[in-house]
Amino acid sequence: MPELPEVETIVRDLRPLLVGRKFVSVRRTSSVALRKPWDAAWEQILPGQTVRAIDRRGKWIVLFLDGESALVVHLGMTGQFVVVDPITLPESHLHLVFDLDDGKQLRFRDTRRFGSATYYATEADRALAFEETGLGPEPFDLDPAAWKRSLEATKRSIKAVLMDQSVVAGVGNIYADEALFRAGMHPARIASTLTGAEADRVLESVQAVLMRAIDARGSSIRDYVGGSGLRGGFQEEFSVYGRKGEPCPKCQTPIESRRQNGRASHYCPVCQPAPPESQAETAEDE
DNA sequence: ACAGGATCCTGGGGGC
DNA sequence: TGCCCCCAGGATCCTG
Repeated sequence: MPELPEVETIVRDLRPLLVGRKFVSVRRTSSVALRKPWDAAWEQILPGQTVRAIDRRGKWIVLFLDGESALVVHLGMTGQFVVVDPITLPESHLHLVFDLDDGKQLRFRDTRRFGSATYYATEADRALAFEETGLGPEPFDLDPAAWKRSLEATKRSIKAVLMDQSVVAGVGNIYADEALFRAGMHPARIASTLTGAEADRVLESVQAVLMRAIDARGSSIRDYVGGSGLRGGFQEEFSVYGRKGEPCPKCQTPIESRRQNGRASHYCPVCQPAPPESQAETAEDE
């Protein structure tokens, strides 16, 4: 669920609620495994530590704690990371509860358990973890020349490259589709066939779509809520994502959907003309 | 070497 | 109403 705009919204929501707060107690409230193992020792290490800052890196949330230590959270598809009043009844699939020194409670909830929370004692450990996962530059910092080099170097589709976290961090299925629509670029175009102008246009579109989505507090399709429990609003502005069969906002042609790399790609067949290399195939979902 | 598929999970929706 | 199949915002491992 959460891509860059959702994670950014959560971080902005949590910042005034968490910075300066101290963990009073920390406990697991489920016994099922998360994507990365939770170490019970952290329940002794975290209490007493203060949240010094909170930031986002790609789709990762980083709580900077005492010294060099940090708690790094990924929300997977269905994760929620929310500050609530402790009297709020425990939700289903609640995995972690952090009691704060102001009487509030930080909760990590994740239905499908593709998310994780990991404690790193040193900055080097944390940096290594990001390095090992192959975390690339933020989309707003991405050098256009480096972006073009990434496109030239691969036979993958532009959609696959956009969603590759090592090329650009934070873009997922929704915003890849929305950005490609804005750029007038078919998702199956082979990245290395893009002209310089097309590469620029795609990067600019990614940045514009992400910024607009952040302004709208992200997209709530099902599970996503911000750090204070509020839903996002960008789902009301989708041009193509989840709109198969509905009219293209520019030309009224019905939006199409096709499976690509195991994910659905939504696009307008007129505004995003099919590349020659895929015109031969007829692999469209009806 | 690299690209794409399978896999990890649960719940909701559509079809029958 | 109920069951079964498919689908979902992600990342990683395995295979060809």
